[in-house]
Amino acid sequence: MNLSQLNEMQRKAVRTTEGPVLLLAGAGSGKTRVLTYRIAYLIESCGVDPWNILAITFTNKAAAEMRDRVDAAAGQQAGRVWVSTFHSACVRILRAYGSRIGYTSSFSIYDTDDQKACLREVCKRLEIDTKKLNEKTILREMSRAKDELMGPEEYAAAAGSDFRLKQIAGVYTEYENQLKKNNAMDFDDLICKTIELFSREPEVLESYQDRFRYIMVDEYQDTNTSQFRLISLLAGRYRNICVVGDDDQSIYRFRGANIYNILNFEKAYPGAAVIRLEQNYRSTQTILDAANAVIANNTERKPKKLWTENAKGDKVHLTVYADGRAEAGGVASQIQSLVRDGWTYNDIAILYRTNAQSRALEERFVVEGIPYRIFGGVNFYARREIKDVLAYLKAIDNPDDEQSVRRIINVPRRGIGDVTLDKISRYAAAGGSGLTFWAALKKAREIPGISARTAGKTEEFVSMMEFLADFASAHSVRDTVDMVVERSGYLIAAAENETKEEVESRKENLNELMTKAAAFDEENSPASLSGFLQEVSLVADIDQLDESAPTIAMMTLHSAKGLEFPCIFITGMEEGLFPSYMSIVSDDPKAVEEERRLCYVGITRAQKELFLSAAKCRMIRGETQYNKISRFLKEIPRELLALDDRSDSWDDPDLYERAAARQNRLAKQQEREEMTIGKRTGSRLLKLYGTPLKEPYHSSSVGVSFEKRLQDYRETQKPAASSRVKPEAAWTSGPAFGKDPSELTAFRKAADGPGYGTGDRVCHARFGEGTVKAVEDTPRDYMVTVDFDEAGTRKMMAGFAKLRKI
DNA sequence: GCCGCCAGTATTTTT
DNA sequence: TACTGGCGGC
Repeated sequence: MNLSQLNEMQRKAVRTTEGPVLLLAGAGSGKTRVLTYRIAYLIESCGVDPWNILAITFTNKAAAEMRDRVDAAAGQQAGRVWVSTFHSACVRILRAYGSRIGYTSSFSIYDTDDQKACLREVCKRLEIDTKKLNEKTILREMSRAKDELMGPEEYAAAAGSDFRLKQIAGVYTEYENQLKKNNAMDFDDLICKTIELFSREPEVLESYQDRFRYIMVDEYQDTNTSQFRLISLLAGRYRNICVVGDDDQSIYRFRGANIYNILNFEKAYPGAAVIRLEQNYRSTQTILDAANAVIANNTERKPKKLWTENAKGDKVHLTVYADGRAEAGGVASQIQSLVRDGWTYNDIAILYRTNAQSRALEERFVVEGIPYRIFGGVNFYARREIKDVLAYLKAIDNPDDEQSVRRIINVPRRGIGDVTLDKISRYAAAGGSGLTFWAALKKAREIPGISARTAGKTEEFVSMMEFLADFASAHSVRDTVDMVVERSGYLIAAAENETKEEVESRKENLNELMTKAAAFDEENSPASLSGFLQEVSLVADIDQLDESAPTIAMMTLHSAKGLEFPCIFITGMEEGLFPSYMSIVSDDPKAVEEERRLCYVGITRAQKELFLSAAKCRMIRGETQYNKISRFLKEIPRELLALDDRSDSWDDPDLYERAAARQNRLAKQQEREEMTIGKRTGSRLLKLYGTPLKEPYHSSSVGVSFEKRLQDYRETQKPAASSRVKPEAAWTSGPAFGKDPSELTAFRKAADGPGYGTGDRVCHARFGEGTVKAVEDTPRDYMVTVDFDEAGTRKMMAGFAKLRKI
């Protein structure tokens, strides 16, 4: 096989196929390329059956990219290589063998919300006061325990006599029981239940060990203990395990990633080959120098130094703004000038520490007409209507899933409230592990304390669900989704209580879900509902990044890992924001190191141009904060930086410090005054640093009040009134609607029919022209069946469809 | 059982 | 600022 396109180290990595290999791949060093070549090399030059190769990534996106590249490099055979994320690999194994540890193949997967809901139930049952023992703490502890492969018994044993820990152990035990009863697993379970399966059923493990003779793991620095264990188990027989990672890019320790997996790989696998990829092909020399300079301040890392043969390139652009609003404006104008220079919008990405920072930028971009897309924030699958409909589907597919049944039993309102649900829940719990919530629900009439009237309602619900389950067993996933929406009356109820826009956006999202269902139907035959739900549960927003869209990309620094763009902006480089307040005040001095790695990840996303910015003050959570510039900026050698002329009074490099000192004196004085009159002083942050900048820079002086000057200043900065468009408007592109009830009248059912009848030709905004096949009279609206010329036959509510007779 | 108000709370989050 | 959950009134 021709490896001439690779450098020496890369070739070595490709050719070292046998035994354990640790590949330390710096940012932009072509690790995906190496992995792809390695797979192709194994197949072509070593005669390995692709069936025997497993490549594990963390994100679906990375898996898809790897899939494409392997397909391209290794030809027809490549399809048989198993390329997958940790979680979807486990789902696949558990679907096949989960019955051995007591799950059916249609087990539900619980996301954080489901987990929380379930936990709340458990706490209620155990009469645990969640004010004293906070839910988040419990979730964090349980997740940590699972990451470390501690079951409830081990956890209880380790708790010893500590009251809180013992309490948590009790909750953990009960939570596990509940999930088991629900035939459900949370994300952590997917990994540990697979391990449990392997240890309980050695022949299952052996069959996989035998299959996966060559295993590769990407982003190894982010694996946690259980993932490491899983991989070790799989590699147990052949020990051909190649892990690829960069300890400098470990940014998920807060979620349990265990950096020692990479730092101690050589101990776990004595004799492992260690290969370093240090040549960077991505960034300019200058950008790389900046990144190296920053990361050099960390102590806990494997020593390495990235180098490049790339051109020196432009200096790193640094701009310091007066406030967050000015920053948004400055970034916008920098983007416009990049576009004038010939870059396209999709060459550009903006990275920030917290999702909340996207707001200010967004508002500005709407005004300036800069097309943008935001990744992260609310995941598509986390949107309410999507979660609701998915809960219907889960409940249909796996009625034992109490969480999903509870979620939708009263959505839309069916007069089955919490009190009834609690009675059922208690009855089920009293009936032992054999009696699930669903089984109890079916017997509601026998439960003491539930009235005949209420029982009638639950029976109606049960029969609806049974109908839907029947329907699902005989129809495609797409049609099932359609039927669920219709039969549940979901949208009809939404239309009554919500604004036009809200309903429109819900409809749009549901259409999107149907598109995804249809795609799933096409790709899988037979397409099972369980399969669809399990796939959908493992999808994150960043997976949908569409590189071809002519928009700038906006995302958190975390989401940017693994991506690259010619032009990168990192905004909000201020102490307290980045590095975050939490990391600064943390008892763990290493917390800032994780932030620094995050900074390193951010900088190394850039290929050609890097723009860094800070604002002297910004609104955070409705409160204006004055922060110092980030220590990370100071770690970049001055000669690599070019101060942008948009900067707010930065003619002298030390000005900021001197100004800060002056402000500090003023602030302290003010603080003393305030203390004497007993007023609350500054935010916690200000106290922490003792250097509050109480006023904007060039406000010279005495006389006019700070507030007044700040206000004047804001007035001059304020863009046209139209900038105050709500961000959502950017998505829906249309005038914003208020909650004026008259706007809902459009949805009220017309008394004399929808204005068209069977056989009429009609036009729909999205689906085009079609012929009306049927008009059905339902209590709230007319249900119209239209055979569209292009889009096929669809059933819709007349009130929403807004069909025009032609 | 439902609805609305108020108070508390707020990093990052591949799955 | 913006969302969520808990609680009290109907």
